[in-house]
Parts: sequence; C-alpha cells; structure tokens
Amino acid sequence: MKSSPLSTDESAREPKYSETATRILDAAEGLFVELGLEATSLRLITQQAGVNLAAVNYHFRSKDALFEAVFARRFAPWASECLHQLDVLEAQIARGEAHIDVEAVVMCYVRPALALSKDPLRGGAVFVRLFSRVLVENHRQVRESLSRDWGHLVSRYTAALGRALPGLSDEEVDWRLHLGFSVMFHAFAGNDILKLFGRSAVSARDPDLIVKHLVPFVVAGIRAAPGGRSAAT
Amino acid sequence: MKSSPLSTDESAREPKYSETATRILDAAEGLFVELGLEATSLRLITQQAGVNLAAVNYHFRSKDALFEAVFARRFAPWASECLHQLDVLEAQIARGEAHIDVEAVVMCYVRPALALSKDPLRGGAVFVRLFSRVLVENHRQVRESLSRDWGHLVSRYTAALGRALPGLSDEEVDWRLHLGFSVMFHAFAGNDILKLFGRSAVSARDPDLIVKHLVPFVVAGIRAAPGGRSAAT
DNA sequence: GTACGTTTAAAACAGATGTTTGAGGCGTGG
DNA sequence: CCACGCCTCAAACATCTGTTTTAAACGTAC
Repeated sequence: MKSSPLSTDESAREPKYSETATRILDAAEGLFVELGLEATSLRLITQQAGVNLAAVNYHFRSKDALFEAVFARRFAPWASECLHQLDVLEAQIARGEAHIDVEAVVMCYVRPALALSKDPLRGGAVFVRLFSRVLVENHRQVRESLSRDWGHLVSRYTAALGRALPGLSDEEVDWRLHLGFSVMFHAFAGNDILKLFGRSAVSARDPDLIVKHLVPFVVAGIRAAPGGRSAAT
Repeated sequence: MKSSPLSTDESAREPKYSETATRILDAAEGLFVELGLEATSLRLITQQAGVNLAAVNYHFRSKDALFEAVFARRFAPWASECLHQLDVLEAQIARGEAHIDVEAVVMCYVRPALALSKDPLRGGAVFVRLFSRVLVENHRQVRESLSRDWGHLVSRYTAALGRALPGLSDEEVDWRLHLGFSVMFHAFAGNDILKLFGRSAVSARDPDLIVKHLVPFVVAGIRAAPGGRSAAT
C-alpha cells in the first residue's frame, strides 16, 4: 500500500498558505511546543524560518493569531480523521460486521493519534505535544475556536462508548471517557511523569510501543467495575 | 480530629520565609499556575502581593529562583508524605497486617494528593496544577533540582508496585506505573480534556468525587493483562 | 544618641518584546 | 511603457521585561 488509508491526499489540502507563511508555521510550531507561547519571540521564529520579521504580522494578523493558525492547521485534519474512524466503526456495527466494543472505540482514537505521531508531514508527535500544552495552559482564543469541533468529537465518542458500556450511567461514561482520553492523550504527547527521573524505560518514544502498553491499560480501566465506596477508606 | 493525620504541624515548618517573602510566594504561586512562568511579570506579582518590586530580587535572587522556591515550598512536604505512606504500608505488610495489593500502592499516592487538594494551607489544588505545568513545559532548573527527590520517590513506588504485580517484567511495571501516575496526576490537576467542551460532568472539581471514579479506573488499568499483539490490528 | 544590619521605597537601567511604518522589489495585465 | 496588487525588507515605534541602584525608614545593641 503506497498511500496510507488514513491520509486523504495531504498535498491538495494545504495550498491555503504561501511558502513563506508555511515556513513561518513550521518554525513556529516547533518553537511553540518547545518553549511555549510566551517564551517564543517572533524574532526567533522568523530567524529560524529565514523570513523577515514583519512577514508574520503581514501573513497572520498577530502573534496570537499565528498561534491559532499553527494549531488549526493540524487539528482540523486530525479531528476529521477521528470522525471518519467512528463512522466506519458504526457502519460496520450497523451491518453486523463488528461488535460494539470498548476496545474498538478506543482504537478509533488511537489509530489517528498513532498515524499522526508517525507522519512528520502532518506535524508528527510535535503537534500532540502542542495540543497537550494548549490543554494545561488554557489559551482563551484556541479554546474558543476549538470548542465547537471538539465538542462534536467528544459527543460522538461519548455516544459510541455509552453503547459499548450498557448499564453505566451517563456520568460514569463521561468519567471513563475523560480518564481514558487523558491517559492516551498524555501518553502520546510523551508527558512522562516518571521520565523526570530519567531511568524509566518509558522514555522510549516509539509510537507502536506506546500503543502496545497503552491500549490494554485504557480498555481495562474503562471496563472497570464502578467504585462504590467513598474516598477515605 | 482537629489535626489531620496527614499533616505534621504546618505552622512550624514554614518560618523560613519572612512575611513579605511569604506574601510574594503566595501571589506568585497563584499567578504562575494561572498564566505560566513567562507570562507572569514580577510587577504583577508584587502588585498583587502588596509589596515593592525590588523585594522579590532581595528575598529571592531572581525570577527563576523565585519560581523554584514557589515549587519547592510545596513539593518537599508532599513528597515526604508520599514516602511516609509507603513506609506505613510496607511496615503493615512486614507485620502481616496487610496484603501487598495494587490498590494499596495506588492509595499511597492518592491519599497525599487528596489531602493536598483539600488543604488550602498547603497550596491546595493550585499546586497540583502548577506541578502539571512544570511537567509539560519542562523548566530546566526545576527539573534538575527535583530529579533526585523525585527519582527516589519513583523508585519506591516502582518497587512496591513490582511486588504487587509478580510475574510482570520490570518494563511492564514501569509502564503501568507511568500510565497510572499519568491519569491520577492529570485528574487531580483538573486537566480535563473533555472540559474544553464544557458540558462534561467531570468539570466538577470535588476531590472526593475524583477519587471515587479515578481509583477503580487506575487499579483496573494497572492490573490489566499485558497486551501481546502489536499496534496495527 | 549613634552606629549597624535589615528591610522597604522610588527611580532608573539596558535590553527585548509585539507591532507598525514607509519604501522598495517583483511579476502580471493593460 | 505604465500601473497595479502582492509581497519583502530594514528601521523605528512605544511598551514592557528583569534587574540594579540609590536613598530612606525601621528596629536593635552599644
């Protein structure tokens, strides 16, 4: 197979930006994820992109708008890929070709994330890290510009997972999805809590290895019996 | 009970700092977690603390040193509390009073985090969020000043969990600990991926509620059967 | 009272930041 | 040839940054 089934002709979707604008986006993406929004100066970006300083204010309106553009460029195709995975799964279920299963729903998230991590043309693992930055440092603009698409995606996953977990209340399903997504998300982003120490074997960033250890963990967690008793035991 | 069993007389451990220094630390802590290190100016800190600008460079050496102090003030007692929990558990096991159990190990992490989240005197949930920020935006200095203590803590948890999971390879144990800590950490920090959308019931920040849903998830995930097959299924 | 170390006050420092300006270059269509 | 939009360039803009400096107030011990 020469063309990945996950990609829908990347070269044709991205002529929105001129060459200099793309150079700026690429440089900014790497620097934003490495240093953060505030710590990355426009002069550093333009210097690394090999363009003039004023170019960023010409092509994008401001530094904040640039950040939003950097994020949106990667997010849109990824989100649509997630939706596509859910469509395929639900079509298979409707035709009786597949069972509604927790693991199947999880894989609808894992596969796009895995493909993203392996494809440098779409930002690779860098974008996932950028996404995680946006999450903890919550930038207003990005959150607002995302909330609609993201909300749609979440409700789709919630519905699918709810069908795979009959007998669980909506609140339980929300929590399972929240916790499951949280692990997967930060695992792909490489936010290893243990790696601060360094000797962890986890620091290996091989996406396939991540999936191998991640999926059983998440599936088992989502399938867990609800906790009845309170916290202070 | 008037004094929490988790706290060891907070009032006596913290006279290291003068009153103005403490005011600076408190203001800086809130602003750092809200805006980030780079986006928080010293003028904003001193203004909110009601002290003079030069005071921060007098009491602490520099802005970076201030950040380190802000972090260290909360981290040290929390880490020692985690170690204490492990000590207690292992002592119980040695005396045959408790089984070595995954949930018991998990609770050694959850209890201090829960106590921290509920105690505003020790930074409350703010510190956990600050911790999560330090994690994704990895500040060199903080990481270096932490790596020793943090490494010690991690190896203690690893050993305890490894004993609770006989038959699993060291690599597997590392992964389980990594994934389990990751969920717990970000759950307490309130880094809800779903909350970007807003309608999630998860956005309720009640620590006890977090624990109720979190612990079964994590325990089941850690106990999961290792995943044999590769990613691309 | 005087000298001393400690803490605070206001001002100034040099440098970096995001943004804007105005002039010029390049290519296309008249 | 000219003219027009698109784009790039170097320079300057005002503002904010962390840090330092200078002076003054405070409490304490001689």
